[in-house]
Amino acid sequence: MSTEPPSKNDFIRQIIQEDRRTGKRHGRVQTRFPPEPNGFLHIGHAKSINLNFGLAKDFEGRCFLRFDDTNPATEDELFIRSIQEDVRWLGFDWGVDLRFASDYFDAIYEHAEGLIKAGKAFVDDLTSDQMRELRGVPGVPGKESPHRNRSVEENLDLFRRMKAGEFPDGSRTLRAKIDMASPNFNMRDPVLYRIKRQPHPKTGTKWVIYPMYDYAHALSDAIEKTTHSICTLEFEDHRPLYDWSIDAIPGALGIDPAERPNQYEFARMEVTYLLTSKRKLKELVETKTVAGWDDPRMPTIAGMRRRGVPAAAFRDFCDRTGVAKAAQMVEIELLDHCIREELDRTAPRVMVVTKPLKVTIETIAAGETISLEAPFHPSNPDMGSRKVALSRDLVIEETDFMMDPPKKFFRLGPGREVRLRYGPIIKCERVVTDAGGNVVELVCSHDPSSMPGAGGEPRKVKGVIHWVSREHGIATEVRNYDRLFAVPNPADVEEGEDFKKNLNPNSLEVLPNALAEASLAGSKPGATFQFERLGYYVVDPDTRPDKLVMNRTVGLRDSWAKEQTKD
RNA sequence: UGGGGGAUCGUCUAAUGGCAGGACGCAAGACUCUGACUCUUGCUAUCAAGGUUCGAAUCCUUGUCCCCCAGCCA
Repeated sequence: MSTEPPSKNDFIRQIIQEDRRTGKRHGRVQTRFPPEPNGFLHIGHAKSINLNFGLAKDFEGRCFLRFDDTNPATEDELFIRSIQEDVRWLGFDWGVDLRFASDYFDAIYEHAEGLIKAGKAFVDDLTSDQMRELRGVPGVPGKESPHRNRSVEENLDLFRRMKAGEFPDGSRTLRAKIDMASPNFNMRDPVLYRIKRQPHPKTGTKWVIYPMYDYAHALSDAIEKTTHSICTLEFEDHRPLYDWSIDAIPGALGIDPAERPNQYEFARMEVTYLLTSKRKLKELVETKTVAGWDDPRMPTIAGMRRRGVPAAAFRDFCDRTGVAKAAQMVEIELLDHCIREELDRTAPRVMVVTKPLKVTIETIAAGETISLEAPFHPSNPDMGSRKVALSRDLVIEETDFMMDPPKKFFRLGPGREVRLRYGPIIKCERVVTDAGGNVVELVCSHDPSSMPGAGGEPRKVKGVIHWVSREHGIATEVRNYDRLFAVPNPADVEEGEDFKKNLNPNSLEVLPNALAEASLAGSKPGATFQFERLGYYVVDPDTRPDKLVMNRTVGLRDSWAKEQTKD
């Protein structure tokens, strides 16, 4: 990378530095990435992954991948697999530290009994509606449940019978006994356990009661000996409950007060033109607006991977946007920049004509093939080179010819000259049109002395265009992807309006008749290239032996396009 | 109208009482067998008003605006 990455000194790192300076937890740093396995990971999760695993790396600690699988109603094995794949693909390794909150269900249950014995939790018979009623509203204290003062014995008996499956779903809960008058709703006797007869991906039918997030998450952190528990801003209000859960029974679960975790919150990252709402992404998939969770237009890790975004670009983007507490709405242009910067370094250059226009070089004999040497990268000779075949019969990009070009158009027009990339200068002698007046073929001559290595007088022409020999090229389908949404903030709609009205109708352009140079034959899905003068592309898994399928990751910057919009 | 957070170029971020800096973006130019890359130059900011101080983005006071919270979701 040409520029030095900014040295990271965000507020979380400052806290850790301070903890180490004071010898807190013997300087140990342990984090975790705690996804719920109920959907695909998206770019917002990438930020958290990059932070948590990055911290572990920078401070020589550990980072656990822990699934917070406390709600089997929405969770699925499919997501457990895809999430692991995505984290690994992003370049992070949890080593032996793969965990599930469900690994701790026994310990959490025991802890809950401990809470009851300490008089800090009770079994409630209220329905959720009744509970909401008593919870109160902002500025008004809630009211205590009529069951709040049951005896320890009765609570213990009821809780054990909840576990044994004696009561129907939703009929009873275990609640913490904290403070119904707290201005913080999370502290108004929050529910700790609910009854839910739902097979669990990991524990099957062993449990009919499941712990709630706040409780299970805090205990899981403490059990794993997490040091810095990092989450997003909306959990700031939950921190008192996090602390309460860990501290309610001193010494429980072997937790050393000097080693207990602390929660820190940072701002979520939103990106313009993208959505990170799980619900909305799911809707796009279910309404078949996109082809699936890994549609290249999706802001999911899987989608962007299929789009051809390199993992290194993702990490760079997360680093560059930083970690702070003010809401982030990052411009997608920065992501595009990170992608281009990475791909400029790493992607081999090739020539592909996406919208072919037939060109005949009448000064080359039919059947003659001229082999030209073309480096794979303009500034990195280590990437080597390949031969490209030039012949009489070519295609060029439709947009590289204009019948009546404006002054600043450097490409082909009647009587104009242009250089074929890595090849000779050609001149457009005649234009062939069909009955409808459409340009169907260009007849050109070439200047043999302008051939690379021909030793002729060096001639300069302003325009250089890419091309492919028709007989040597291979059939290719090009999928030009663009932004899925047409507006910077697609989630921002009037009450009652559908966010899908913000979709970009031109987010996918399929070009089935593209022609790629022969060197692309046999390319494997995931391989990235720069199509010269066009953009960065990746081989799609839909590729078949007789047809290459290429997805556009991002276009090259295009100052000609900008010039055109000036008028 | 309760509680919890947050406000620095258009966007993201730095500064930790001592020159408001960087990146993206945008503009102009140079270079170029990619109208790419690269390079040069330029553009624009401390929410407001008071106060403390030799000196304030930073400390204090009072406002303003924005975000989150009333799931048996996470």
